[in-house]
Order: sequence, then C-alpha cells, then structure tokens
Amino acid sequence: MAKFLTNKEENYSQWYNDLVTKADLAENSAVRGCMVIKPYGYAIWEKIQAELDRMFKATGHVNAYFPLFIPKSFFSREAAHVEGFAKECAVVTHYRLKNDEDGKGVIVDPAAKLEEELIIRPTSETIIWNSYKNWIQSYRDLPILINQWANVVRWEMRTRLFLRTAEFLWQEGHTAHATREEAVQETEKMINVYSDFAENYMALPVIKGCKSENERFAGAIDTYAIEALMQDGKALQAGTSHFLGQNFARAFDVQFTDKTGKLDYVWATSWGLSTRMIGALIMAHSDNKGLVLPPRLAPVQVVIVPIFKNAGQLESISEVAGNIKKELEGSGISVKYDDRDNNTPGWKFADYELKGVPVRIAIGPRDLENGSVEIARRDTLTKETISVGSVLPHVTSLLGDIQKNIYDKALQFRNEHTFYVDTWDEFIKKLDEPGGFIMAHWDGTTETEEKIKEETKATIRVIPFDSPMEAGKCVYSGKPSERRVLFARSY
RNA sequence: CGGGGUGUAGCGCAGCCCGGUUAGCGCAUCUGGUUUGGGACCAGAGGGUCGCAGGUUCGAAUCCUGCCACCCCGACCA
Repeated sequence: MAKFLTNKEENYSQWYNDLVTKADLAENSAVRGCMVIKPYGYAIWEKIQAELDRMFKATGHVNAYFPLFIPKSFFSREAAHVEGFAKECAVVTHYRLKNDEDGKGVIVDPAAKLEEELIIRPTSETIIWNSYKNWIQSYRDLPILINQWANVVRWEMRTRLFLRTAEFLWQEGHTAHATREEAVQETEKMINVYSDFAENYMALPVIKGCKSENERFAGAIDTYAIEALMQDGKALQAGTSHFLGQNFARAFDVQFTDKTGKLDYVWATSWGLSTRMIGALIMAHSDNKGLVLPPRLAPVQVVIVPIFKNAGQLESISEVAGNIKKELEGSGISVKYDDRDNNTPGWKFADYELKGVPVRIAIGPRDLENGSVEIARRDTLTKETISVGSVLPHVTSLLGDIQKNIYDKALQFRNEHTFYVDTWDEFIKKLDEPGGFIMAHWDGTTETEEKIKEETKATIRVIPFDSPMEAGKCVYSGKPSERRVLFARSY
C-alpha cells in the first residue's frame, strides 16, 4: 500500500499539503473540520467541475443557485429528511454582534435573536422544493432539470480531509417530473453519468447499485450509488442519485395539472457529487512518490523541464521548449514550462511527480545536439528519448495510454480485492486480510445488516445492478437469499 | 461524549524520566560563491512569550495542579 495512506510517513504532510490543509483559522471549534483547498487542489476540482458540467448540459440540465440559509420550518416538513440530517446541522440564531461592555472584543447581541432559526444547508431539497412550488402549475412546466454548484455544511463529529469535512463543495441536481417513470429514468440516467465520469475521467472503476433501506438518503424512495475501492481496502461512496418519489412534493405541496386535467403531486429526483472525489483520486491512484493524476483531470498534463548550465543554454532550450509547448497546446494539451533557475532539475522532477503531472519532458544540451527530448510518464515512472519532431503524436497517444493504464491498474486492484464468500468465517477473514469488496448473500433484513455492521464494521455498500439472481443462504443468518450484495468497510 | 497520545522557530522533531551554560537539530528562509541529465554544496545570517495560568524551588521546557488546543481510535456520516 502506498505510504501516504498510513498518514504518518514523513512525506505525507509535505505533498498532501500541496493540495489542501486543515483550515489555518481553526483556533476554535467553530471551523474545526473545515478545509482550505489550496490552488493546486482547487485546480483539480475545477477540472472535475468542467467535465461534469459539460455532461449535465449534454443531458439537458441547467445551472441555478438557491440560498445558503434554510428556515427551520422548511427543513422539518419532510419527516424522514429532518430525522436524517437533524443531528449534523449548523444553526444560525442571531444576526448581529456588538462590542462587549467590558471592552474585550465582541459578543452576540441578544437583541438580535432571530424569530426563526436558519439552518445552513446540509443539502438543498427543502429550499429548492419550496421554490418549485411557485414554479409549477401545469404539466407544461415540467420537467425542471436544475443543477446547483454550492457548498454545504454537515456538522460531522469526526472529519477527514477531503473525504469528510464539515463544509464541502459539491453539485446537487434537483429535478421535477410529471410521471414516476420519467423520474425513475432520470435517477438512472444520472447514476450512469456519474459512473461514466468516474470510469472515463477519474480512471476509477465503480460498482453501480441500489442502497439498502438502511443506507438510503433521508427522504428518498430509492438511492442509487457508485462505490469505488480505495487502496487501503475501504469503500468510498463516490456519487449518489436519489428517486424521491412524491415525498418532497407532498411536503411542499407542489401539485400540477396533468394532460387530463387531474391534479397530482410532482415526482422528484436529486443527485450529488462532491470534493470527496479529490480524496478518491488520492486514495485510489497515488503511490510512494505522490499523486498520480489521470490525464483527463490533470490541471497540468505535460511539464517541460530544461536542463542548463548557463543563460545561453537556457535560451536555446527555451526556443525548442516554446515550440513544443505551442504545438501541444494547439492540440488542447495543457503544458507548463518550468524554467525557474532556483531549483535543480532533480528537484523539479521529484516535485512534479509529487503533484502527479502525467507526462514530463526534459530537454538538455545533449538533446539540443541530438534533436531529441527525454519523455517520462508518471504512472509507470519510465523514461524514453524521442525526436523533437515526434513529440506531438507521441504525447497524444501517451496521455491516452496513461489514462487507460491508471484505470486498468485500479480495476486489477479491485478484482484482486473482491471476494465471493459463502461462510461467515470467510467473510470475517477476507474483510480483515486483505480487505476489500465482499460479495455475499444477505437475507434482506435491516436486522441482519446491523448485526453484521456491529460485529465487523462492514456495511452493505450497494446491491449491485449487475448482481445476478441466484438462490443462496445469508452469510450471517443462513436464511434464504436471492442475490449477492456488496459488503465493505467504508469511509 | 468515552479511550489513548501530543503541544518547543514557518514545517518536522530532540531535550523532560533524573530541574542547573546563552534551549538544540533537520527542512525551509535570507546573503555570497560554486553548481544544475534524479530532491546540489560551502560559508555566513535571521527567526522562540518552550500551548495557557498558577504552584514547588536559589533556579522550571523539565516536577505538581488546573485549563486550552490538536491528532488517533470509537459512537455519527457523503
């Protein structure tokens, strides 16, 4: 397993620090568990945003923005929803401060108490459906296919950078439909968009499936999720798509007149994907030298490092490098030319490996003479020398190779860590060593699910869509089961 | 909120058990020079209320008491 995952190795803090830190301002508990996303980490998020946004628009969605504050009364309209989130909400009770009378700083002005508290959104279903009420009268107003890029706050007891922070960035889609079928279709469509994104952009193989009742989103009829396996054998929920039925329409009284003139409640879906994905990239692909970014999400795809002894040499190299940069950029490849003279080439090599830049080109005096460049790939750490003229076709195909290779590696890892078990003994053994995904029969009861969780900390991640029907016996209770489900310890 | 651990320079740490020079090391920073094909080297410099408050003592980073913060493990969860 990569060193960084142990969290204690000397390099860990150094390179992780390039991406993110715990909030520097965390002098007190108010911002405990929040993160500052540093420029390089944010650049990765911007790539994720750009690709997802493109995919959302291609499937007919538009962006909008709703308020951060949700009146408490909105929040409590849907019973299951409030129960699911109540324990982790930040609540605004006042709107003003004043100078403390003893002259030491400021205090909350008791006169500025809000009549109704405001909840800082942990998710936006309630405030959005409160708006939809006014937007929808007829079937002609449907469907509404809206996405929002936003921050949300969930007051977690324990946080972990990127994977679980008190405040995180995400996108949340909220759609409204005239029929159940259409809403179900939307739910499926979006989980497919997510798995497409995970596999083709993040190079992260995922299992698509349905959550058990126990793990379902608070207020949903059905929750679909994609689950990925991290290098430490734990599962990570990478995206969710919920079929909300008419629950929120009922809670907010959103009815429409259908073609036959009959009144009915609107059907809803919601779906989300967060900055946790950056954590997924780190946990799934990194090695001992640092981050390994899939080319399609790398802020810098190619870095050019000159090797020079004096200004004259640098000038000649810069000319060659400049041409290569222009040529690659002309083909839509992002290139950084690092001609700083305050670090040695060796230092730069190590630094860009730490940052996960997929391709590195080194040009030195030797290359000038031979009309060549040295080209290195991050995923395999191998190097070769090619002619200047062949850089563009070479790099183009190399980026494709790397993207595929990172995915294949992750897939192979997952295959080697997926176990079909039929006995409780085996279940426990495989879960502990080596850990990973366990495909096992389950009797379908919440009771069994919870007992398994209690005894092993493993939960049902999903009931995979492609898990075939096959008669079997529950691995825990021995009662009959009709298909295998995916168990794992998770983040 | 329970169990464990840690607070010493921007970062990482040693020193504490057994109190006693001017609190030290690595990285980073700054200056000058030599370097540059895998994290360069030499010389010099700057940077500290030793988490906070009290106590013991001639003397406290070190011992005692209280408090605070952070980390790890649980309960909670995307």
